[in-house]
Amino acid sequence: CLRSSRRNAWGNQSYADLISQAIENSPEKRLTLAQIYEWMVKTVPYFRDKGDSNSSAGWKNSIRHNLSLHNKFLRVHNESTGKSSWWMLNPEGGKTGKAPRRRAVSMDNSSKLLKSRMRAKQTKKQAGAAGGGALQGDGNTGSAGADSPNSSQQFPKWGVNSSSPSSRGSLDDNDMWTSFRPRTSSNASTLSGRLSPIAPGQEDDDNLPDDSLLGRYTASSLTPTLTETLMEELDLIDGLTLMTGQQGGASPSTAPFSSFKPTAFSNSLFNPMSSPGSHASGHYSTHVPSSLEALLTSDSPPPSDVMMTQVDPLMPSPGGVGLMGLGSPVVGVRSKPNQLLLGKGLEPNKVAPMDPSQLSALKAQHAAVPAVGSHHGGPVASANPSVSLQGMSQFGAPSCFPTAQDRLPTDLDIDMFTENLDCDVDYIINSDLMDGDGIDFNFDPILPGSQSYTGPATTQGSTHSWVPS
DNA sequence: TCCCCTAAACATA
DNA sequence: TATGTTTAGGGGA
Repeated sequence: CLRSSRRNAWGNQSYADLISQAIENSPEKRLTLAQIYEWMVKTVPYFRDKGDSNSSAGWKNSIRHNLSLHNKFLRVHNESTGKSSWWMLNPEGGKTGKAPRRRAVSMDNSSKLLKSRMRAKQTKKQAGAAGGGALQGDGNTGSAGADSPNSSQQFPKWGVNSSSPSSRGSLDDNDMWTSFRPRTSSNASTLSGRLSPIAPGQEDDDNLPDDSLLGRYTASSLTPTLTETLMEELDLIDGLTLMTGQQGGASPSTAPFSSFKPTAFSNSLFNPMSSPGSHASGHYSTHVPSSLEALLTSDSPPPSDVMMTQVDPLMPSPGGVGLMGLGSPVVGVRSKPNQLLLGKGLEPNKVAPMDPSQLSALKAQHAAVPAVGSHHGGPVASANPSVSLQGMSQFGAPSCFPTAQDRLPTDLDIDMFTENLDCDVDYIINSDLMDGDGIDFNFDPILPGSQSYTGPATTQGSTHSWVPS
């Protein structure tokens, strides 16, 4: 529309559009602030001669402002680099700067809520003291921003493209997605040393990035489902060290994470390992969106889901841990449990494999139950939250609780899990979990209601069941 | 009224 | 100092 007349000195694109474009154009779909500046200077004629500190203060300030302001931008902690965070596009589509960034709800309310929250957080921070905002991002930076992963690729939805003259209108749809801002999550990275979706060191590696992204997105997609409440809760639960540990096993880098905050989400999201479809396809770009939406529309997995995603189906022990971790947060378990889990999770191999017969039985049942969430076959399926559930079930089922078997979800490759997880669970439950407050969650693999599990199969079932809400 | 730009105060690392 | 987050004010549609 306005194309003919420029809204801004550099054209009709808003800062948000330019930033989106910069990120999209980056190989990894993520850039640091400095890289964004650089892109601007190199790419946008107007800024070409404004790279110097003197003349750049204003527009750089605007860039930062836009990054923080818009949900469409996710901040991912970039520890590895030791520098500033990675900024990515929110797959979920945050909108471009619209006011209503987050919730579709009435703007007024939503905005107010947001602000109120923000303030609340701040207050806490301040109150807490100088130390810093505990609530927000990891303690680190606060804002959680990043939480989510983002890969730009998906945006097709939101049209992040700068091309659109004004991004304004469109995108609103995504409200759901954006509902929670990654912000908090930004620290997700905290998980491992490397938060960035892409391993810092590896940035070059194409592999991780993409997959990770996918995983993230996926996760993110899931997260949206979380109610704000959950989100908030999560935020509150700073201390949790979720566990991401899971991955740790998988990827060395990720393994330990000392602090993780609300970011838990982000972490999971970003975590390469988590990618659901993991690699199944070179690009998730297409997949993700659809799948995510589908997921969302159909059910939204609770935060737990996200957590779930972290678990790598392939990774036996980690998965178990991951599950535990998930449960804890939701439940309210504090960090402690998680940690414990982590430690214990490490020894997967010990577990005795399930009997073939049992497995077959499980599968049969599984088959009977419609798989909700899982689209893909084996591993991938496991990747889903559902997996986690399964994992849970597995835990219980196998050696510990024979009956549990019946309830196990089908999708998963139970085989994998069962083999690895059996004992651990038991062990964990008995020893560790008991410690946790939240342990209450229904962890019981054996829920009486046979169906309880069915759903599970998909993530949600499980999540819901134990997610406290 | 909404969206965006700009400026600036603050906070944090 | 760089990076982030918020808030506030102004202009255009």
